[in-house]
Amino acid sequence: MVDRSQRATARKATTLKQLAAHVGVHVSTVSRALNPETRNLIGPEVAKRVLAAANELGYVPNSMAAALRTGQSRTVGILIPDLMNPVFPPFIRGIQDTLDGAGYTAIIANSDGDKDYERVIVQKMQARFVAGLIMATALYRDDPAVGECIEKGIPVVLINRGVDNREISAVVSDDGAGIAAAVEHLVRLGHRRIAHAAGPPETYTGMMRRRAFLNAMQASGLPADEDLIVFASGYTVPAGREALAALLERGKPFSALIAANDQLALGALDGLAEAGLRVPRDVSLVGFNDMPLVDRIDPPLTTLRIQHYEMGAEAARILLDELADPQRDRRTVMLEPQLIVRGSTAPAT
Amino acid sequence: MVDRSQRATARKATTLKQLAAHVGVHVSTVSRALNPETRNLIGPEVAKRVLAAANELGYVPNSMAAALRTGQSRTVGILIPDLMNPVFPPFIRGIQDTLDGAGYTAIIANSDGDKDYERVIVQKMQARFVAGLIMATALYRDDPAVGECIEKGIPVVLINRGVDNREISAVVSDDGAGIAAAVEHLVRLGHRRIAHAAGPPETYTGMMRRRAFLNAMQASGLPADEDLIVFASGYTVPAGREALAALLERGKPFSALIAANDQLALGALDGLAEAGLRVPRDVSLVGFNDMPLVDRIDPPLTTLRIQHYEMGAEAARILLDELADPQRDRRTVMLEPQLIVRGSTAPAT
DNA sequence: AGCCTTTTCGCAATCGTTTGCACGTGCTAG
DNA sequence: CTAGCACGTGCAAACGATTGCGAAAAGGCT
Repeated sequence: MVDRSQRATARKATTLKQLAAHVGVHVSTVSRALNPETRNLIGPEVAKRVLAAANELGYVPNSMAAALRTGQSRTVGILIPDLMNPVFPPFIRGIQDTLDGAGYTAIIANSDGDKDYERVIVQKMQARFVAGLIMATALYRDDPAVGECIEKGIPVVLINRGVDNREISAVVSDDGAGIAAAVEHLVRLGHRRIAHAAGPPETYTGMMRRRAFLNAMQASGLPADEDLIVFASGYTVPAGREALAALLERGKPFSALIAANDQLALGALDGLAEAGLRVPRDVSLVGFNDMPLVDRIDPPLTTLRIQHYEMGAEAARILLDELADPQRDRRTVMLEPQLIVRGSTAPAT
Repeated sequence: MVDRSQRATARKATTLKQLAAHVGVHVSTVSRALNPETRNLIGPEVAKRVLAAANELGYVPNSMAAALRTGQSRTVGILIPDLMNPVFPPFIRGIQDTLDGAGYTAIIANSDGDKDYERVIVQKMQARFVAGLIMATALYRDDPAVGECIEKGIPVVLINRGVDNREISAVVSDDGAGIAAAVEHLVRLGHRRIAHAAGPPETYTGMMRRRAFLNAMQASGLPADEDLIVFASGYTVPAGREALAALLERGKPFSALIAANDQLALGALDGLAEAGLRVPRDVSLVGFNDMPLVDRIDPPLTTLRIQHYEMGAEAARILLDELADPQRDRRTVMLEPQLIVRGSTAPAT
């Protein structure tokens, strides 16, 4: 038999008042003694007694009360499309670890790509007093959620996506350099007819990488044929398969394909197999993101590795900076992706 | 030039008081009108006016204040070892989606397997007024964090791990049935000398699956040779490689290996390759978890799929139930894993 | 010794909500 | 016709921490 009465009464949680009574001073004194910023206002001997008592009684401050009083919850919100997409956990760890060091806590919300729901989330976040927001949602322009934040004056840092105006900080990876490296790699292998499976046109990465592809092709003196670019309907494996089918449908020959994303690359891989084309013998394939385990699939995927964790950490640092000084200039930092050459790319035949 | 003064002043956030002034009634009336539970105490016409005004002014309640007053934050904490381990995101999504429906929010913390830090996390959670905790950390017994929770009367639900006593609810997958299915599958393929790469002995899953392995072998009338069981030092790929090396060191022949985890299986795959053994020709291999992309590696991994998302959802449901009625009996629910047969298992030669 | 500065601490208001209680209507029933 | 009841609303006290202000004590200076 479990002792339920005890279980029910166990809820204690020492408060400032109790601590004050225990030490024999006023609550305000205890409060100041506990806060390193204000501790110098208190006599060293009293401060020591307070600290000791706090430690003894296992005092943990009630952050709700503090947040209510100060209007600062030491909480930031993270908004992503879907936690189960393996791209996001490293972002989040980077953010969390950095935030932790500054005494902040993150709350994470998934939007599943639903624009309207994103706004709802922002409101919920606001109700929870978030000091700021880090958004890794994919939309490019016309994003109501960021509009809501700007309007309400909530600091926002974008991650893995930019935005039109310069009112918002962002940390992105250098898609231009990444795609250029991929194109260069393929060109060096002798490929000339290179296709691109682009991400959805309404996404930031979709547009950026497509533009980067066109630029890189041009820089290499290759024809940047629009017919060799297909837009995927989403960043998923099935979308990649469909995109490849559409590409084949056009009848334009190509010996290499750069996908805007590893998932698209995997879908393309399936589509190529269905069409009787082997990778890399018939078509070389390069992805983007270096997801876990793509180094162990058959064939191992050549791809662009993004510094996911570091991007998250940087985004958090920027947000903390802007929280400390709201006047600070907004900035966009770019991190270099790295081309990881594996078995899915080979010399053109 | 950005208008910084506006940015600074934009922080408005309508409060109950402002709403009350706008409608011309007392704050308490507004509060009651807004709460569906108490709305019937208010005249229907007034209630309608309040609702309209709330909508118009975009009122969102300050959850900090509400939490402070009621002592209920509608927040639950999730404690996991590491978000970047692909096992956990589905758990978390399951939890979040279920919690969302009940108006709860989750805050996630990573312990990185550090026992002491886990306690710190529990304290931080407590300071944030969490109504309960869901813990997916791996430890079996002697876990200080759950002790802390029981002591403080914080409701806890364990996920993917059990605990000695019956004071805590848990949702786990049926390791016994899962391992039995794997053994049966291998036996049917003609294997008789089956080895097991067990998880660390201090983990719940490590112990359970090892015991399940012994039981299943016995049930199949096969020798359950302790020499064919190696403990890995962690649930990682390198640990799997080392475990396999240790197993080979013993010199006992085996034609099949069941790993306690997909990561261990991948490490074992590496180790086997190094030793010049091919999978599945020389050794059949089965993993546990069905991580993303293990269906696309070479060879595709036969593994046990556990219902990650559903387990998370169930854990959240249980916690919500216990929050609603603390007297409710604790329970342990078991979900069936499913054997997914792929290319890494083949008939014994 | 008297005055002024500094240090150390207490007082009390405040953040925005919730909720037990009391007060005032209008109504029904006896 | 009035006692009594239900209903709708206002009043005010919490919840626990922070902080400007003022007061007392301590110390330094001429």
